[in-house]
Amino acid sequence: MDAISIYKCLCDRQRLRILNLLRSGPLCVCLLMEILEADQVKMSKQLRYMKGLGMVEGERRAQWMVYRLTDAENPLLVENLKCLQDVAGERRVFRDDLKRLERIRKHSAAPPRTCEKP
Amino acid sequence: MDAISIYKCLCDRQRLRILNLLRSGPLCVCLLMEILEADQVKMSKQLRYMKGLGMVEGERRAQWMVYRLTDAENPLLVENLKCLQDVAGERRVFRDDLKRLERIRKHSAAPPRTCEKP
DNA sequence: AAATGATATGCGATGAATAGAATATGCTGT
DNA sequence: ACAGCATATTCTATTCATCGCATATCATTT
Repeated sequence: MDAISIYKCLCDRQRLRILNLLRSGPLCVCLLMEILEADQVKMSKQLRYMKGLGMVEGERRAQWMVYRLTDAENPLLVENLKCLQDVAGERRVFRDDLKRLERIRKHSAAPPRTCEKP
Repeated sequence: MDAISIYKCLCDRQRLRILNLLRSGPLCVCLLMEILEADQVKMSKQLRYMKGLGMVEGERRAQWMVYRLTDAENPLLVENLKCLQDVAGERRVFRDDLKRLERIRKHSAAPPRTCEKP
């Protein structure tokens, strides 16, 4: 995972949002899709992309795939992930994403699209 | 200077090398070209690009243009510039660039292509 | 003011990243 | 074995960045 690949990955808004969300714990694809209002294909591709870099890893839970950040060793990545929360120009979006995640988690205690954190 | 623009800028090898070199002080275009073995047009465009982002600024010195890092306030940028030296996969190149800069500075005390640091 | 060296800009061509539709795979419940 | 949802993959179309060439600008020297 060299620097340039990391930067290439980080220069996409949606990927940043995904990483930001994953920082709060593993999440399934459907939840990510819902929060980011993204279509299935795109989300899947983004995750594949980041998986290819070794930034995230996926684990199957029944019919769902749950993604998490890998225990990244790379200091450059670690540093930048830390910065995410108070990143200029995106702070608002990131915070809202997290709020939405909270809301969804509490609200849909039972039914559809619920992916309880493993 | 938002996060994504910064990352977009940093995900180019040549731009990283330029930034790395500029960290050691202002440099003229011809020196940058020489060290990075880059052609004039490309170098000029890269500098313009980074100038557009407010990362570098240029000042005319007679027929030369001397570029320097701006006093970047942006914490994300500052952080990443700091990391540059020991960035995975590029360490070697960066170090060699700096060495070459040293060598050129010492060697060509007088004539051509010398741009003394203002 | 013409010639020369340093740097910048504009534009068409090329290539890389992203988007979108169609389809495939994998798991679950019946 | 089939139906239905969740996720992944493939292929083409489009968009965006980069490249190369030609040319422009600006300062210096003659």
